[in-house]
Amino acid sequence: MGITKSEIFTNQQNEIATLAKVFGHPARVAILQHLFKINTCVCGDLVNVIGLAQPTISQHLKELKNVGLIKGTIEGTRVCYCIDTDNWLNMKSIMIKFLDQDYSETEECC
Amino acid sequence: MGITKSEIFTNQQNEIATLAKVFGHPARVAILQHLFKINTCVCGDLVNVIGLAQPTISQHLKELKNVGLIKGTIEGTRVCYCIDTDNWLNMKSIMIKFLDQDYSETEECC
DNA sequence: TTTATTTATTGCAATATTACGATTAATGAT
DNA sequence: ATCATTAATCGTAATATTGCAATAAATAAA
Repeated sequence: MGITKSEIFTNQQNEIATLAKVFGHPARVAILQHLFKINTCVCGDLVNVIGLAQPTISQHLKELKNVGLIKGTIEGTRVCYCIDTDNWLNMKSIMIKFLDQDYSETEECC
Repeated sequence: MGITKSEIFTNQQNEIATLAKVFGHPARVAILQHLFKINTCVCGDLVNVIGLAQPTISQHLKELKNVGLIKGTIEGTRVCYCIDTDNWLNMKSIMIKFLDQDYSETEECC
C-alpha cells in the first residue's frame, strides 16, 4: 500500500529506517557531501552544483532539515545551509551501532 | 516523477543511496537484526518474527538479496537465509566512509 | 499419486516519492 | 514604489513502494 506499518516495529528500528531513508537518494547524498566539502555554510548555490531544478533541491533540503542533519539560516534573500554537527554525530552513532552488529564468522552454515 | 535522475550523480553517490535505501524500511532493519541475533541461518520463520504477511516478507528478502547483503540456500521446501559477511563488510566500509566525512568543528558560521 | 508444507510470483489497491512549472513570499537594490 | 533576486510552496504528472490475497512452484511425506 505504499504505507509502512511502523507500529509493529521498535522505535530503534523505525529511527534507523527514517535516517537511512534520507540517504536513500543520491541528490541528498550529494548535497551532504558538498556541505562537508565546502565546510562552511553554502548560500544556496546547490541548484547549480547538483543540477536539479530549484524546487526539487528545496524539497530535498527540507527532508534533510526534517531529520535535523542540516540547518539553514536566513541571510537577506538567501538561506545559508550547513551540517548540524551535533545531530550528525548522533545519527552517525546510531547508524554505526547498526552496521557494527556482531556476528561470529566461525559459523558458516550456508 | 518518482524517478531518480541517477545519470547526474557519481557512481559512489548512487551506490551509497542504493545501499541506504535498503535500510530505509523498518522491516528490512528488523530482518537483518534478527539474522545477526540468531547468528546462523534462519529457515523462514521470519514471517512469525516480523509480523507481516508472507509475500511481503518474501519481497523484502528479495531486496536484501538484490544488494547482496543476505544469501539464501534451498534446504528441502525451506530456504535458509543468512548475512553475506563479505558483502556486509564491504557495504559497511562504504557507509562508514560516508558517515565519517571530515568537518572542522572550528568553523561555526550559522 | 495425493496431500501438506514452504517460498516465490502475480496482480492489484493504496500511498509515497521524485521532479518541475508556476506562483508566492521576503528581502535588497534602484 | 518598482524591480530584481532568492527560496519556499502549490499543484500536478510520472513513477516507485508497500502490503496482501490468490496462485504457482517445488519438494517432502503419506
